[in-house]
Amino acid sequence: MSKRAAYHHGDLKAALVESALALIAERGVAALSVAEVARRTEVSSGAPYRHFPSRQALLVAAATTAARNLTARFEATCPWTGLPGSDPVANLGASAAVYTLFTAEHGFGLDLIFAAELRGDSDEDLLDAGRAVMEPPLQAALSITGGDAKAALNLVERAFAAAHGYATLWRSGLYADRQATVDDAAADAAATARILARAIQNP
Amino acid sequence: MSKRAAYHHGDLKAALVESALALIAERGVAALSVAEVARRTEVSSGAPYRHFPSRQALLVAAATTAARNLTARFEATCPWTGLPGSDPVANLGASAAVYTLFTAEHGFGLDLIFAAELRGDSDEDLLDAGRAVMEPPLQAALSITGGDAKAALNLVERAFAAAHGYATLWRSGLYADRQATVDDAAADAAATARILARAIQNP
DNA sequence: GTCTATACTAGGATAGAC
DNA sequence: GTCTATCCTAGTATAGAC
Repeated sequence: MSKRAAYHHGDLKAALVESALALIAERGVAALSVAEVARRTEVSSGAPYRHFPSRQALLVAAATTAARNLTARFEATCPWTGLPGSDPVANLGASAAVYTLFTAEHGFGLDLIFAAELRGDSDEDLLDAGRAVMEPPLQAALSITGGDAKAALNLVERAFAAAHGYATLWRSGLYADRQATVDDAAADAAATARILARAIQNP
Repeated sequence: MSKRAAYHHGDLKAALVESALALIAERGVAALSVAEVARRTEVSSGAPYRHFPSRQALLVAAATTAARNLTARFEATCPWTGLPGSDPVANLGASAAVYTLFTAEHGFGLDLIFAAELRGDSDEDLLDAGRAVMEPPLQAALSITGGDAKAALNLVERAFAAAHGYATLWRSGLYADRQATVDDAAADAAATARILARAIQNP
């Protein structure tokens, strides 16, 4: 029996999201096409529309899944922030490294998760995932600023702007001359985050 | 006489590049299309191909023009780096702010100017423009590191990764909740650059 | 040097068969 | 719930008229 005839998905919807994430990782958000996703999932070009009404809806689903993965990675990275003996500066640095790796590999990060165009649909799942995602690094930042919420938000913004920049510039090939790997970019992002954190502690 | 019949460009090529930059600024690099550029320049869809053999060539020309503009803006921002009495930390901060403004407004920055896909064509103009663009901030960084070239490159990378991140995250609408303007993002980028510079001076 | 016209490709989305 | 077939839109690029 042929490949396609054999294809009985228990969960085509999830498989489509996986293919979409892989396609975005390879070619970027702009290159996401429902037709190509269908091809990679080995279903017909019309099949995805039974699960997603539009390309946009598929993109929202992919961003939501990715946001949840990112949250999980953050939680795994700094699970003990706030407990005595933990090092919040190290945790924030580790979060920045995680974010750079995530964004460089996925081809998107907070830019898509919080993109106005996607959130405008009042998509509750993505809104919830977006709300949750920055909690772990914010907790680390709050430890660093001694509970000052405004300063903590500022620190997180700084650290993650830098981490986002490293990821996107690495992805564009800017550091390719130096044969820098994505891990080098992540290490640089972590070092930058630690410098920024220490500057807040000792103004 | 009709609009189009009246259109006699002294320099259609330059006008096409201008339209391309405006289109990218509005809708992003991915949305650049020769057809739309022709429409905006009020020429036929075939006309651009007399000046650019492909969409890619038009993109290279736009990136080259933008790179030269950015260099000029850098030079205007910190013209006195190295002279006695100048403040290289302030100059680096100002460069970061300029870069954030430039990138947020144009929809691209170093990512496109140094993009491997565009430079692969051995396009000499773009290569030259790319080589020149980072010179002013590098001079400021060299003043800060006391002539240590490696540390200066590192500092510039850090400062501009952060500036790039602020620009792209601002462009994605991430800070829209807070009603932050692009000038706020640029000010944040400058502050971050100054913190990173001071951390190098007092390790 | 620009215009019109056209060949070709690709994707978004829908309808109806099974 | 998936497939096939189709419509429509949009873009890249070329050819030949003027």
